[in-house]
Amino acid sequence: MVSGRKRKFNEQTALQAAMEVFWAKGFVGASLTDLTKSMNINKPSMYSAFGNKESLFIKATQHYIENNMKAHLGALYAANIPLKTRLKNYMMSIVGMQCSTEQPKGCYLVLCQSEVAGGDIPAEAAKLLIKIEAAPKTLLAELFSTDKEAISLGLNENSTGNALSLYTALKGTASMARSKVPPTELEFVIDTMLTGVFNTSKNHTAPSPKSP
Amino acid sequence: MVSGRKRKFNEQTALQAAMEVFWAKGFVGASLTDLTKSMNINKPSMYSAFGNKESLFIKATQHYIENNMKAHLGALYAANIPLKTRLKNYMMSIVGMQCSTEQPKGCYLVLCQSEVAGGDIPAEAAKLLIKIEAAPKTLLAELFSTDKEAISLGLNENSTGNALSLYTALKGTASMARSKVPPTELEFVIDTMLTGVFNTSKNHTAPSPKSP
DNA sequence: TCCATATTGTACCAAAGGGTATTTTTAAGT
DNA sequence: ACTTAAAAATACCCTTTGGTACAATATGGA
Repeated sequence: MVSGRKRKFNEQTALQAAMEVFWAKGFVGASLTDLTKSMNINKPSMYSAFGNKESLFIKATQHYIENNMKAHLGALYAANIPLKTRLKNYMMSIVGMQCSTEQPKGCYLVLCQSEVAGGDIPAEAAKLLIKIEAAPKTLLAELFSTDKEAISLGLNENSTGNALSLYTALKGTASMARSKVPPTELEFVIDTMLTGVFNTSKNHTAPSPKSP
Repeated sequence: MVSGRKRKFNEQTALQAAMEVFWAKGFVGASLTDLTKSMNINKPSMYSAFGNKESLFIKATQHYIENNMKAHLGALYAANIPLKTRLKNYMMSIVGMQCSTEQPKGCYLVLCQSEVAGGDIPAEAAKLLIKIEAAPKTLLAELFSTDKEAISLGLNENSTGNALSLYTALKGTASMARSKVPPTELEFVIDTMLTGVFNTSKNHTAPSPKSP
């Protein structure tokens, strides 16, 4: 270490602030003025610390994954809890975040993912967003195809379909949360989708009683 | 009529073009250059014909409602078709639009609605977007509470909840469609949600057999 | 203490943003 | 043919955008 002036801001705190701006306004909508004002630093500081708008966005997005997505996963693998309950806990944990008053409403990814199609998101950032999109889907699909209870219920027969259903529901609730629909109402939606998943698969799987 | 030069462009065609730009890029992301280029007119023409960016957006949004939303409604009220089928037809009609290759993927409203929370959408436009958001929900809720079959199935017991479930599913599919998930996969999601709605309500309604 | 170095703060840049003033066309009415 | 008026084209306005140069300010090491 060869000396130099000390940094006045905390990198993680600044990243958190940047994340919330992107969350609220999207990549395109978030201006450097918006960002640096929230981060409480000035432009040169931000450029020297994070590179540029795109790499700040990438770091903010990774920060989001680490601090806002991973926490929910525990619920999925809790021991001695029925699958349906685990899924419900997982989903409601996410819905809780979507509806939190501590942060922008909805899901960080919904707005930014939408922007990708518009073509105004730089290549690297777009690639990351697409990669992230896939993660929960494959995760849920894996759960459906490996979990003992899922298998015994036949939910593994269409694990990707079931995963997609749940993930789609979460995307929907994110959208609704942004429009200020309260979590109590969204809980009903989640319940309904879960009922659908568990019933559909039952029908689907049940070997049609060999009619004589 | 007091003469003057003839308009070279068709207002509806131009509006359609503008709509597609807003659809793809959102209100904030769509620049006047993007818009006028797609509309194939120049800025002064656009300003004299439509006012400004905001009122162009409002007109484009109304154009969207007229041309892209109303068409689906027919399926809901078709005679001699079971409720579940009507709902499925309605929803798949919308999913078809969301996945169409003729237009931007997803739903016009999902991106723009998301932008409202960011605070960069002018007041009038925001008000319209919020108003539009409510429409399909109340429409479905009304259907659930008045349709004969819905009543006999007990779906009227929680008509707003059921409406919200379906609407949320459609918001979700819009999001997924934007990420290029094909309609065949989304059909499964819709089926699952419908199964959920019809089963949840059944359980919900069935007066628990008076245990002695 | 003085130097090297890293971070701040201010001022600035070129490009793109939404929006207009002005001129040039084109058409209808007389 | 000539006027009138509406649309189109060009050029321009100011503000904001993402991004930097440069001077001012701290800090640790020698």
